[in-house]
Amino acid sequence: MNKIEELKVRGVVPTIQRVAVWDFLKEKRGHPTAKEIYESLRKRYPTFSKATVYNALEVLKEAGIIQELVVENGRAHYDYDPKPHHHFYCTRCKRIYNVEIECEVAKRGEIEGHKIESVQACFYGICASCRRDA
Amino acid sequence: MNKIEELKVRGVVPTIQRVAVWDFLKEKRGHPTAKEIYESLRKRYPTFSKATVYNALEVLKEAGIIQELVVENGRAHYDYDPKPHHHFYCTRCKRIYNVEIECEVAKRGEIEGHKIESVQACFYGICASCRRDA
DNA sequence: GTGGCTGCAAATCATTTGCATATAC
DNA sequence: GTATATGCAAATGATTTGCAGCCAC
Repeated sequence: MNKIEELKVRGVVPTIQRVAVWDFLKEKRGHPTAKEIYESLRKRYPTFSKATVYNALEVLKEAGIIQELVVENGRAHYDYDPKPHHHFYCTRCKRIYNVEIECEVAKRGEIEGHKIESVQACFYGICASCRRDA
Repeated sequence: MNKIEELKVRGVVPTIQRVAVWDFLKEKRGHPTAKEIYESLRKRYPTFSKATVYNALEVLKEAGIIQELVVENGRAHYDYDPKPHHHFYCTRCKRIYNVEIECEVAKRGEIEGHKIESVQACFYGICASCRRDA
């Protein structure tokens, strides 16, 4: 199933812009912000608007196709992979990495009486690449 | 040691405003945003300014007296307790709870070659109180 | 045709900044 | 007395909104 079909199946009208945003996240798996997505796509498609980027991100997120990350205050980052997983944010180079760990607590589905629907953990520090450069 | 002394010891000039922000976080341990702090303090002290709230939060955070939380995109929340711990964010009532769990990965100090300096995990779902009301 | 999208500009919200005045010690 | 902080207003940055025109079915 290609992207167009996949969007239709999930109830998302597959406009060129939405596919472009999704493709961009796939190509560039660096967890970009809306601004970065906008600026890159704007180069390729000069009429691409900021509002459309936000609209596409919102729609794709609501359809469970991508996810929004909460890793730094002030701006949202987006992730091509909608499955729950965790992240490492390098405070030096600002890059965000996926990390492969399991959260045992989340699997239980409950904590201190609260029903858990999702988790996001973010580790902060200096990434392997910056440690080598230091 | 009272708050004034404690701030001095930590190298923070203990202005009325900074003590008031710290006291407010202590009283109202609901992890408020800068706006909530500003609006409450403004009622008590009509000349309290927004910039001063941000300044106080920044200074207290840098001194390791409070911590800033990253739990939802768009606004920062503040926590009276500066020690690392995790949170539960209720998507219905928007309240934030502390949760008492340990992160084994963070204790190792490293993940996939990246050096960990801190972690913030946030669970999202429906809190115990909202579940009872439902 | 018509409803749903896009693109643009203006609006809104959180946070930051510049600067004159006030305060801490 | 001097360095530092406050208060106000204006600036900045991210995101949202309103709306006319466009497109797909």
